[in-house]
Amino acid sequence: MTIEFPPPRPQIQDRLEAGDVTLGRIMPARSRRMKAHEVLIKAGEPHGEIYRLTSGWLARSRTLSDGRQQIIMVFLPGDLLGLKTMLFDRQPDSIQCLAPATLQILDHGQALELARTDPDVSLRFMWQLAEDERRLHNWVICLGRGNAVERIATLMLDFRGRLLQAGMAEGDSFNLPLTQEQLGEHLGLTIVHVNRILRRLREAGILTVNRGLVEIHDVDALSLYAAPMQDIFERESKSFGGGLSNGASFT
Amino acid sequence: MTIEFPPPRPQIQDRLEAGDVTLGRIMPARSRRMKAHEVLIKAGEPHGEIYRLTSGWLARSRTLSDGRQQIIMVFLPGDLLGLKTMLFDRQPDSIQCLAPATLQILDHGQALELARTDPDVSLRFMWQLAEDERRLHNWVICLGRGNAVERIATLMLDFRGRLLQAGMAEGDSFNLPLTQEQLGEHLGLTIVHVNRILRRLREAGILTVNRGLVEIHDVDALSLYAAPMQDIFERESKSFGGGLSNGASFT
DNA sequence: CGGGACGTTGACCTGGATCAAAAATTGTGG
DNA sequence: CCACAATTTTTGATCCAGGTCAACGTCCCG
Repeated sequence: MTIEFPPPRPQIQDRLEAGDVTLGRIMPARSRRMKAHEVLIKAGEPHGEIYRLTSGWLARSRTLSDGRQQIIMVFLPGDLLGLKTMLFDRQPDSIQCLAPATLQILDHGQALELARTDPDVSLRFMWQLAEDERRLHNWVICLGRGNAVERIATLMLDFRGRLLQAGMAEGDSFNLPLTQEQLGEHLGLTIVHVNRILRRLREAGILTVNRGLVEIHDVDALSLYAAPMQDIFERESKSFGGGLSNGASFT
Repeated sequence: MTIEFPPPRPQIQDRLEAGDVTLGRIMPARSRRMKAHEVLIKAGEPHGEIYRLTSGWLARSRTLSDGRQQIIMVFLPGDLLGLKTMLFDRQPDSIQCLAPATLQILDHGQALELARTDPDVSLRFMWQLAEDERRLHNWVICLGRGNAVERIATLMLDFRGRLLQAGMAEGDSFNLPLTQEQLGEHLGLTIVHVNRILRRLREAGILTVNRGLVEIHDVDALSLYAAPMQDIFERESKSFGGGLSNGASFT
């Protein structure tokens, strides 16, 4: 599992990896497997653990009083969950499994102790909080300003980037365990409209989605749609090369 | 300045206030005044300080490559800014002044030291990070699922709630230093449409906005519009009374 | 009193929603 | 392995919330 962080502080990268290695040594002591649709955390219910996702897909989502649903954030392997609730247990969102997942578990108490004694772990925790916030900022932009195509392009490239990181994608195709309805719930669009945009992208030879397999046939064209949503760092990192493991990185 | 946090851990409230008092004792040593339109942090530029907003309005916003703008979050007195960048300096958003503001400044170094030695301050920092995240979650929901009226109602009630907290609103009216264009940039709407919705609300006798003065004439009606966007805790706290200082609390 | 924000309004257009129904796929139990 | 049910995808027809374009009113400030 590699973790990436923008250039300005190169030494941080090593420490993050070190922190992650430590977690990877300790946390397997307790783990859990989940099947799709299972719920890890119910809205409103406290929990006293943090989780490290090692395989599969999870989503933080909220159900409105009138039934509307919004997927706020999607978690992929390598992500840590539940950090925020180390401090404040109640939280109004639920976390559910999108695709069969494995996660490792650590009590809040132990996690706090670990963070206190191991600065690399502590840094790893902080980084996750910052990364979550970065993703949320990006997503607010995307929902507030992007049209349907921009949103979908952005999301697909984000998934691609993160899955490449996690070693779960090769080249330009990856497995996407979200139904089009769930995509819509994340994108703020209707299932019908998601479907239509996907058709347009397919007909343009840019991207196909078939039985959960996403194949990006024209990364550049897709990136062009996503471009306006990219932040300045993504933009400049794009400009000076990037090659393989570049790609957007948010959700 | 009072800080509020949901019930489950009553003792936390006191510690947060204690942390805030400490900051309020130390931070005035360095401060800065800003006029509207001034920029505190330019997108992409690092800074080595955290800020405590004591009066006025600030906004975190991003300008897209094609000129579109999105206001990601609005800061009101009592908020701490720049915590995230204690760890990671570069950030793609800029922070600008919406209404004449006063803020206190503390070096990252001193802040970290303070956090290390004073657990209440540390808690206050963590709380701010969590609070920011909560607001972002709520805002994602609002943008992803809410229509124009719901968004505006939600935002107005949020402002009202936070301003009451900060002692900057009395009863049901407050000063709103955002132009309708800026409102649109935050709400993901056009200036024209913002204007029309405000007219509708005015004609319905629910809310008027005149020269920066927002007057909510019918809080209940407005709350009804905002209701679906409210999270479960806001919902239940609404149900058992609330009276004065209730109200939504996000942006 | 003139110019530049900002607010307001109308006419019109369109991206995406809604409604409805068929096709394709996936899952299930026998 | 098949038959059947449930879920998911796809498509068409139609509608409407919100965007676009354009003009005019209003306020503010030098």
